[in-house]
Amino acid sequence: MNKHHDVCEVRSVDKKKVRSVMKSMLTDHEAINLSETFSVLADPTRTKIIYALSSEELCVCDIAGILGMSVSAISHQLRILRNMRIVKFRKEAKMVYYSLDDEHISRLFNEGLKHIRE
Amino acid sequence: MNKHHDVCEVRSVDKKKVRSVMKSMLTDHEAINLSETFSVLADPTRTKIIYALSSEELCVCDIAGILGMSVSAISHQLRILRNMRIVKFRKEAKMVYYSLDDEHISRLFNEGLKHIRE
DNA sequence: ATTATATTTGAACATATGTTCAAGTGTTTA
DNA sequence: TAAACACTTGAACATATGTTCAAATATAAT
Repeated sequence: MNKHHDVCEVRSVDKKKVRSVMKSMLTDHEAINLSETFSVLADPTRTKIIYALSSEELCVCDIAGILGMSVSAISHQLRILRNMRIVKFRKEAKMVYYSLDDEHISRLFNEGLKHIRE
Repeated sequence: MNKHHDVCEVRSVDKKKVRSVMKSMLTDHEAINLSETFSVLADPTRTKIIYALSSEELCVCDIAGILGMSVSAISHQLRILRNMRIVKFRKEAKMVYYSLDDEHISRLFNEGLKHIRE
């Protein structure tokens, strides 16, 4: 049995169109990269964290206080943002202070914010 | 037992900062709205569909052909894009032709594309 | 040294998401 | 009318995601 059962049966209706669109189509790599970028902003906790950090450098504890969520939950999300280089951090004694590190994402974020507020 | 076990124990380190950030914080509604907007673009199949439709109006069958995926999978994704008013459609005989319907999302999409290609 | 504080981490859990498969609708062609 | 075609839909399935809880790490204060 062919795994691509359906796929192989698909016949194009307009072969010219299909070929021309296929030529400029995003590569898998680009599409995955792009969607991963948007995924960072696709969670309300993370959008709130990014919004909070856009005005102030903050420690984990204060972010948790501001969002009304557990320190652990915030720390898990910060790890994601750290791995994606969206935020950077600075250690001072026991505390860890986070701030934004990616102006591209900030721009995307603000475009999105504009969109929902219009 | 308090459900918000952790939350209530959080004490702010810098109360002034915390209050000032909280005052301008996104509402839950805004944060959810914003993250849902980004969620639309947070899947590689949908970014490919949007990219394809940015150059041509296409029928379901041809989108499936271009992406090398089943018609059913594409149709499910088109429903999501339809519900979010990202795409519109036009029926012609048996065929259904889809095209983009939201310039805001297109702008976001292009900002993201710029980002990953820089 | 012991205790308290700030944060991180891993496992468990529930929920959300995307694709497949099979069956359905509606339109056209034979 | 029957068969073919283009598409949609619902259920099942596997995978991904976000939060909680408990435990671990690391630094500071007593």
